[in-house]
Amino acid sequence: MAATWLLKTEPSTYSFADLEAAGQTLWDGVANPTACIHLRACKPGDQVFIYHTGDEKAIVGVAKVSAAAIADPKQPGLTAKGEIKFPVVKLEAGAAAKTAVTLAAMKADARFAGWELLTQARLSVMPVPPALAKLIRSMAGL
DNA sequence: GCCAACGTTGGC
DNA sequence: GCCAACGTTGGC
Repeated sequence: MAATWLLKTEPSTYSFADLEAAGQTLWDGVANPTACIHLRACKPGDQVFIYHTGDEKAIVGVAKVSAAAIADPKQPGLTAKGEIKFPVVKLEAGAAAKTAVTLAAMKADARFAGWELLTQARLSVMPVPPALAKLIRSMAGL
């Protein structure tokens, strides 16, 4: 079964609109070890929510993983355990949310309680539990 | 290998 | 602009 992930991005650096314009992208720049663990687990066909940090603080659209993690060509290398040190995945643009799902809305909804997005500061890649993925899609009008 | 100092992220 | 959270670095 396809998993769902949430990827954070600072829209002034790379926004969902940039992804839509390009059609696809190599999602790079993830260095945080926990985030890298999640990124390595991404499989082709997995769904991805794109979350904008900064002023927006909202899930603004979806994308699909089109290729599993490979090493960042700009900084190749393996960890001591033989894993890709800085994984990057290829994404295909999906639909923009009809209604952005804001951080405030998710914080206000008890069903999101305990999710990493709300509890773990600075984590830029995280899994979305299936129930929340469904809920977010419905809130976003997707 | 500890841990204090420092840097970065990201919400407020 | 501030600061809490948390990762990283470097001296020992």
